Amino acid sequence: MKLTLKAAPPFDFDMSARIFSDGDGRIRRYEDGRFWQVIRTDGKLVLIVINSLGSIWDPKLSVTLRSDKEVSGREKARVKEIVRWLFDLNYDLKPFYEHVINDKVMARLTRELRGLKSPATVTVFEALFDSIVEQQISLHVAHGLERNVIQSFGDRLKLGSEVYYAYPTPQNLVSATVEELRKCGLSQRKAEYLKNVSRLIVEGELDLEGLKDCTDRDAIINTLDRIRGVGVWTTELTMVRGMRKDALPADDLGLRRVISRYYCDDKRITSREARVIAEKWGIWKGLAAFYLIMGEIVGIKP
DNA sequence: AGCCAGGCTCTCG
DNA sequence: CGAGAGCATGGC
Repeated sequence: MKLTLKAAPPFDFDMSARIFSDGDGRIRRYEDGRFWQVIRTDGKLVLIVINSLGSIWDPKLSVTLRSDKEVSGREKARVKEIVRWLFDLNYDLKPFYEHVINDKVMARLTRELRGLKSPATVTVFEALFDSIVEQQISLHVAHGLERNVIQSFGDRLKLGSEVYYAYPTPQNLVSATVEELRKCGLSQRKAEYLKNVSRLIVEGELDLEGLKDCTDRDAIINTLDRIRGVGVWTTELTMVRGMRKDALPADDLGLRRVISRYYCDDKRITSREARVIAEKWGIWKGLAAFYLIMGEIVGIKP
């Protein structure tokens, strides 16, 4: 089954999906102009394969749906909604571009990366899961651990001889034991954090997904910060990646490095200095940070 | 070998 | 309170 989606221009799908170039093909990956991932619709697993049809100024996406069962019209509508959310198809980048016009670095990055939108996770839980696993250790190691957990506890979709994995849900992790999570390479602490937050959600004490629609920023921060294992860094990362709430994860080593690379001649900066620099990005701090990260990846020299 | 890597909690003084 | 130990794995 196939469907077509329009996006608000400018939008460069290939640039936006490029961040998933190093992803695991059984979980989520971008390669040769195609992005794919398994998503859930009413408990059913559907593999979506997306590629660009139009141009940056007339952007269209082709989405192919594959499942082991029949996909209903309602589920098809749900898939559309999810893809719109994943790549922020309705979002208009132009106000951001106009805002940073006097910031020489950002003006150049927005020109060279025109149409880049920041992908989000399908659920807030996925962003929180990733962020907790990524605490302290290198991304390389963290991604390996994430893969272990996803393949151990995420639901699998078999299509012919191919197998794909969806991110684990809170329900999936509640039924996992700490011991099993540790076998995936997680520390005792992180295994407890993940189980604990999953339990809170399943028991209805924490409405993580509901925070997406919450307009009270302080309420979001307070809710997240109260969770065991979640500090400022994890809160900000979860807000940016899982909810599209603007935040600057200024404690992040990698982000500080890339800010310094483009703004401070590569000398080490503190998180306070990072926040001062980000002030001029207004309500687009998280998006600007993503432009810096992508600028480095595609090799734009400072 | 030992230190560090997109942090956080817990325990001391 | 503030400082410091401890934690998982893999690369250098």
